[in-house]
Amino acid sequence: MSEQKIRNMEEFAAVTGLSRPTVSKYFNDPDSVRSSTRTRIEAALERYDFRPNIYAVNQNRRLTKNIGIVVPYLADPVFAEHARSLEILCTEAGFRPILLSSHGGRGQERENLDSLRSLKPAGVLLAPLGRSSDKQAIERFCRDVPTVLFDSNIEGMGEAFIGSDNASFVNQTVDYLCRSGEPPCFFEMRTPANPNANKRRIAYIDAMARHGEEPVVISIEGDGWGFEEIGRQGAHTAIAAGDFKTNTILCSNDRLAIGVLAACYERGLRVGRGAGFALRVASHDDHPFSRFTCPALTTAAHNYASVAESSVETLFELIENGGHFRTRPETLFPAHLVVRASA
Amino acid sequence: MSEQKIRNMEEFAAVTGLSRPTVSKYFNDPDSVRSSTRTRIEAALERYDFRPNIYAVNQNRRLTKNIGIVVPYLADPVFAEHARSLEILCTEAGFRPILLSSHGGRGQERENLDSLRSLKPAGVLLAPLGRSSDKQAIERFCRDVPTVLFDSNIEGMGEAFIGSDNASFVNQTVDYLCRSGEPPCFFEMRTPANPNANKRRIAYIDAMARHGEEPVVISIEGDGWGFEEIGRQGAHTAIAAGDFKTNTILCSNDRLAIGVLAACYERGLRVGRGAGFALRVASHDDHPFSRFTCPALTTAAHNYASVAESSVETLFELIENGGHFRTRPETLFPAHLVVRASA
DNA sequence: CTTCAAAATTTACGCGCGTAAAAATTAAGT
DNA sequence: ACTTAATTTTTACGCGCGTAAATTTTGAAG
Repeated sequence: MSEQKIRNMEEFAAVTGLSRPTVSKYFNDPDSVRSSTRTRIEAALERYDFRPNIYAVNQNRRLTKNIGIVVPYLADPVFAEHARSLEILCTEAGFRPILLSSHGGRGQERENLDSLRSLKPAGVLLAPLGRSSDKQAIERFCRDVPTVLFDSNIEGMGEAFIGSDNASFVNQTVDYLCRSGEPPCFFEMRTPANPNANKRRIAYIDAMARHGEEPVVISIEGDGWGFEEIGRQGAHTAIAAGDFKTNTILCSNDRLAIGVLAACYERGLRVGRGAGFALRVASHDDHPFSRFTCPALTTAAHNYASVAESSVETLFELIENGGHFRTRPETLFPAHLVVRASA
Repeated sequence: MSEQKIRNMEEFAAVTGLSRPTVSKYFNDPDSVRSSTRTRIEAALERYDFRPNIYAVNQNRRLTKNIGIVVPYLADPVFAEHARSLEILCTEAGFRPILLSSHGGRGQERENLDSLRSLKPAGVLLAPLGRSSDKQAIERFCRDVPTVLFDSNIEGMGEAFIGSDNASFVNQTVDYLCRSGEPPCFFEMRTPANPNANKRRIAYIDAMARHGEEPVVISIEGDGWGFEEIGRQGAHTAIAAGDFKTNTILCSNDRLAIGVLAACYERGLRVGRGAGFALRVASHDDHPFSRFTCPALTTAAHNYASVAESSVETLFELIENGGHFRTRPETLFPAHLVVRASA
């Protein structure tokens, strides 16, 4: 395999019989050198497996081939899923994804942005924390680095936003629930971390109005990212207090719903549709685990693939465009309803 | 705040009235300069918020302050949890964690290692895929980069291993199940990705022997990382075939158990202990969601915090030690049993 | 006020590569 | 074969910083 250790591009160029800058050109764009040259370089690569020093390369490029991916909480499977799709798409396009989680914390999000800034990324895909984001810090960051927001929108920040159409999510679940049984009560956190939650509440109220039904919103207390536990405790309280005016609960998101299902189970309330069931529970997001809850969760599914593809494509356009768009496009993908056993 | 743009350390040194190398020393170790000097630099930092160019810094350091963290599958909440703890500990110690997921694929794991190698990290925390890892690639990597393996052990690779004591996990669940009801059947994948699974089966057989019970191992088919679905289908098949000789199922890991619970629910089998329940289901790992399954899962919990702390500490020792240990320490943490409603 | 070793600072050089400008090569058309 | 423009390769310089070696400063003891 390797005959001797190649220490740098100079030495590598020597064994190819070419000059270093020619080899450098090859690494920046293999098609920019004559095909005979390319062949010689690639033959040498087989024998010596040399790779240019990343740090030296990036020091001299104004922009690197790095793409930052920032998610608010990586231990949330929804974001793990997003991150996975985005990473793969970036890699396929020849970029190096750099995945950072804000771990639910404002300080960490700021640090992630600072850290990214000094990495001179070609672009950044940012899913902000939302309510607890440091808006000023994000705004400053977006001025310096081409940034596309995804998942949760903050008005005016970044050059574009790609996310899910919350109204579509809620309309589909509300419509389905209304036509298949009692109208739903809406179950949410009072101070949600994520701005999507507010849009979902509003969409719920609208949708109920369209159906001529009285909206019932149960807003529970709770902080942080332990949504399942928050949902569980909130459900216990709400059920005990008789807050649910109908037999149908529509949760703001699946993680809350998972907590609600746990609470129902603990109280001996059977969840499902039809005779013999005490409650129906539905939700939004199609969390990877929602297929396996007991009962399996009826939910409105993100089009994960489309959000990821569109985010990445938009970012590439943005990069080619020099980092700025004339207008700030907002692309929203509709949900598709996944009817399972819970409602 | 900032008066003018500082472009490099030279300019920053100028505004402090010091020479660049002195400032450089400060950034490498603030305590290595006189306190009056330190004060001047820090005062200037307030005004100009300058940060050394990462690429130039790392080009000239033989080793960087980067620490690679490689997990086999980040969308698995168990690894997301591990990654989160490790990242935080690395950051606290002044290192820059670089998180990479192998997405369950041999090729991606290899690429991650290649990519890390060229980042010249001070050290790497590697949780290998296991069975499908490219052993040779890992071995070569470990020769070049100080590496500590965690979670799943590959004999002889890396300078140390930190993980969980599978025997302790299984002993505790088997002991508990045997003394509280019928002895458990063991439910696993026939070709598990992870070497821990094999150790758990062996430990199960040993434990059953100690209790004077006949072991029953149900090994189901399935490939990839969709354990819940594999467990669900496998459970349906096994239940239909009457493979479970007792009313108690011990799953190799929680994700399989989640699938088993789903299958039981779909078949109308009530899971739990005591009268009126058809089956008991227990498992291992204390998956972040196992608290919220219906019923909540009885399981043996990883000591996530200790594994993370020990991994990081071991890696730091390794780094200080110049990248090699005389012997290859293997540190195993015992489980603690978490009894919930499922068994 | 000296002396002198220790600590801090500066000088000087090199790291590995990108890239503009200069030089050489190539290929097409006479 | 000869000119010429397009393409490819080479020359030459700079990026921002680490760091060894040389120099200066510091501060305590005499």
